[in-house]
Amino acid sequence: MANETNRFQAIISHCKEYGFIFPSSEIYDGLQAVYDYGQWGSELKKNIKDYWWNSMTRMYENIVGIDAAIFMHPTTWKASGHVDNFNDPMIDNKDSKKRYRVDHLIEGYAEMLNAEGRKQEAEQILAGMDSLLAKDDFTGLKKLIEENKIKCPISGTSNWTDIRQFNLMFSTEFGSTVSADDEDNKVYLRPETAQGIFVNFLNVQKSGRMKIPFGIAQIGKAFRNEIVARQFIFRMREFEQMEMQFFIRPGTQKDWYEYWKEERLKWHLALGIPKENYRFHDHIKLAHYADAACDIEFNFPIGFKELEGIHSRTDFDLKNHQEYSKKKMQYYDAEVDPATGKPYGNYIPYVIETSIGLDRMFLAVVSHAYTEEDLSTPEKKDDRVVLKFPPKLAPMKLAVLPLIKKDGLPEIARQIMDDCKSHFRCFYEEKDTIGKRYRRMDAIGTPFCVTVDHQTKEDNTVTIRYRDTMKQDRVPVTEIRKIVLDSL
RNA sequence: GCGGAAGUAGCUCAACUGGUAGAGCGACAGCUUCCCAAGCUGUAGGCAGCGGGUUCGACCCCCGUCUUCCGCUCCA
Repeated sequence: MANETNRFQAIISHCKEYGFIFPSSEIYDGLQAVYDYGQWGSELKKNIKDYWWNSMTRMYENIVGIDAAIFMHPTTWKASGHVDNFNDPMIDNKDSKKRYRVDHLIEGYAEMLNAEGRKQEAEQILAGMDSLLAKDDFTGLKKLIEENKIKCPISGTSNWTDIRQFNLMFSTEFGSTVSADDEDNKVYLRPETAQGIFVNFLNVQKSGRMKIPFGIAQIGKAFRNEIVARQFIFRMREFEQMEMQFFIRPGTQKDWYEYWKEERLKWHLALGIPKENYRFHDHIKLAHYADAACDIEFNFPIGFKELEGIHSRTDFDLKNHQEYSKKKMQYYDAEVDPATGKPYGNYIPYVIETSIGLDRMFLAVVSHAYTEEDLSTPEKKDDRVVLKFPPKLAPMKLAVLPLIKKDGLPEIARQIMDDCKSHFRCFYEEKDTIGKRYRRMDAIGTPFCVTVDHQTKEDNTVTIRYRDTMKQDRVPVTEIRKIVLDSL
């Protein structure tokens, strides 16, 4: 475990040192759990996005993408359950240092009263709690706790802190409002991208003439005010999700759930990362919207952790949006049901969601790629750090290096650059010894380096050096572009 | 949120346990180099996380604050 921790630290350092990830606003000491992607990090991230987007919207003919706004009508979050379900007031006992959800604490006390046969008192307290909770009256709630002398089960004291609320959602004011307290002007930064898909369900279905089953994909930022946000980019307050909501006929959710579990695992394995780094984890305790849920966990340096979630969300979201918006979120299914001989007719579709954290995927790719190699020989100590990215994800595809910077070698290298740079990301470098340049390319994960030498002037060939094996081949200049493109 | 530790050049670390900071690597410029970091020369980078206090004087003492790491808690 100590080694794994060191490895994680090394990866974090490497990410910063080589321009992948910087702490946000670092010159002002950073901002907790917020990070910026640097010059190579943003390339890698974009490549991951493209890989996901293309496989979703191209490989599946019945999936289309959208790009919904981060701001959404406040009612969205009432309908989705986020306002009520992620608003738990908390209280700490100063002696035991234990934290409780206020409702749990009071309910526990009421249960105790019930057990003692003091039913009426219990009911009275619970009723009081409910009305205070509804009003967000924290002082009132604390008073309730104090008046009933509710004690901490651990310390046995009533030495409580003030009640605090940890709202999952960030809010801000909308329009030219003066008062931040004005509920009418309050909008949230979305805590998940899914709702942007649900509220557009009808728009996409109708304008795209989509027939069930079909999916809507989206990549976008989401925001959560995590209480504890640590572990580098694994848990950030601002993060990016790649989500696909798949709309299906009610009753078929089990089959589609299994289908998407498999499809999503295949997607991961197609990157060439070995299977043993992935595992499924089924949820026992389900979220308020799901009837089945699992995670694809990845073996991060901090252990197996959630990378992607696959949830059977039932018709929870669409049904609620129908109720709150008074718009029919229904689909007319003209297909004939063999059981009845009649069309399936109108229904609110069920939904299977696949939701992967882009930043977590980034971390998975980097932590798997990160390799420290000992290259020592009896004569000389040597080692290198290399990022063994799948070529299609590598931020830089090709480095073009004149062996020395004279005798016309740079000019030839420049021609190779011109031939390739419009096809994929290339890097030109003539400074320092060739070995140093190779190692610098290893550090950012460039899969190919070609070196122009004097022989190039005679037979128009270069050496191509492969990142993972460090082996070299002699290839014609005219082949370079094809070799790189074939690997992508 | 609680407890513990840390915060010196881009990175890794030093400097009589108070008298205003050095090295290696890296970077940059040039030279040299015909294939895997550490050849030569030169240059640029730090008011020591930030703020305050004690002191004639603090990087080194005290307080606060921020950030990071470890553990716990919480959340899913």
